[in-house]
Amino acid sequence: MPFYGLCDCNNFYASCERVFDPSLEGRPVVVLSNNDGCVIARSNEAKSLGIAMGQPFFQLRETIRRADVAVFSANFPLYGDMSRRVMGVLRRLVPATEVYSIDEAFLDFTGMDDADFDALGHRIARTVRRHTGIPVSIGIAPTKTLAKIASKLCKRYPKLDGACFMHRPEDIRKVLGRFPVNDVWGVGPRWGRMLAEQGVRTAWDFAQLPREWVRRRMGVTGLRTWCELHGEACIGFEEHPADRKRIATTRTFDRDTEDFGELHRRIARYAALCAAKLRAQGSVCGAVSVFLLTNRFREDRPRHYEHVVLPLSVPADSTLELTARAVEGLRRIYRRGVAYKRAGVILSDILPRSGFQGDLFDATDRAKHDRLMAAVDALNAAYGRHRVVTAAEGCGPLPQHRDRLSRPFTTDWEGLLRVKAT
DNA sequence: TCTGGGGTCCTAGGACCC
DNA sequence: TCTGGGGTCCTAGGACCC
Repeated sequence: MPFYGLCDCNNFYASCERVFDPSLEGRPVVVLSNNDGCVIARSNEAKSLGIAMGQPFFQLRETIRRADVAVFSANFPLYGDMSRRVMGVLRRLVPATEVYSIDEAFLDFTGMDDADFDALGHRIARTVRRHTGIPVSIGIAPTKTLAKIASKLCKRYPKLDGACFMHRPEDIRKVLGRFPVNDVWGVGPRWGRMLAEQGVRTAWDFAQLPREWVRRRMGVTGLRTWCELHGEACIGFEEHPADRKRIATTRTFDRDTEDFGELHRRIARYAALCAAKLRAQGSVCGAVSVFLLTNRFREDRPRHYEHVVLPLSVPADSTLELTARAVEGLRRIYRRGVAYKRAGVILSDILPRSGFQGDLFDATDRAKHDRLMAAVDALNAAYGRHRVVTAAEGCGPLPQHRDRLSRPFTTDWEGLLRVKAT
């Protein structure tokens, strides 16, 4: 029988911070979102304190003082780099991997069909930990959905020691009977509530529902999950995930602003970030959208959502072209006297760069843009993000609260740890 | 005072065409 | 007293993921 593996990094962002400061071991750690707004990662100790995912930081000040919680502003370049290291180790240990998110990868064992999967899982977990410092949970099972459950068991039961091979039908049945249906991959809050109303509490209860009922109430997606729980693999392994169909850069600001100049710099910066992501996957886009939003938590003022989609006559990937369109969009939707709290740029109608039909008449311009962008991308890769920017972005960083940022330990020479021998 | 960001797929309904 | 029907494309909204 073929098996799927899942490697999930435990409390990933919090664990990344811990790698570079071992004094955090045993201490509650939380990582905050952009502008230090809310909690996006928690160590086990922080979870035990009742700190919730997404909880606003300002509600936690008392807990943080009382329990001596270590708090960090999100350091995404660091987490991205640590992720690449983890994925690199995995790639050396199994025939193929599918990077599913920054902290998860599915593992394909084709060709290792007679392996001792229990021992293999433990070896992978130990090796990743030793080579990167990141603790992981490995689940191995007949389907992806079951592998997810197996990996969650590792977190629940430390005795499993980081790996769980779940394959005997009687074991699977026992596990599902104690596994809350809301924690199953593919069952979100809505369906969780709907199922609870039907008296469905565990994954096993769900698997016992009639197939047709699931198909009718939860569509093909819900049915897929149901089949996967029955051990029928419906979600295949994809070693090379498809290109993104939408690329977005959106931010909530540190405060409300009416200042057109600031919005202009922000939109230009977001457009440049989107364009760089677009080129990184080797695509061009056919449309640029821009939106502005007011603070959704303010009851005392009318809400505004301004947005516009601007098609491009010829698909493009140049920061200069996309920025010009995004700024044009901003001019169209901006309303004087409205204080905005959030804005974003979204690229859509994405095509492979190699496949699209260019415009014969501006081939020269295009070649020039291509050379310029290649140079800009190379410089920013070598010397750090935003070293070369468009004039529209302005100089210096955009306003942002990040009071508790750790150092760029692995992505900048200045950030390297200094070790003193005594 | 303070409340994240970036994605995917599915489905229903309307527009449009023959 | 009658108001076709089926296919396709697009969009908005709803569900999910990390």
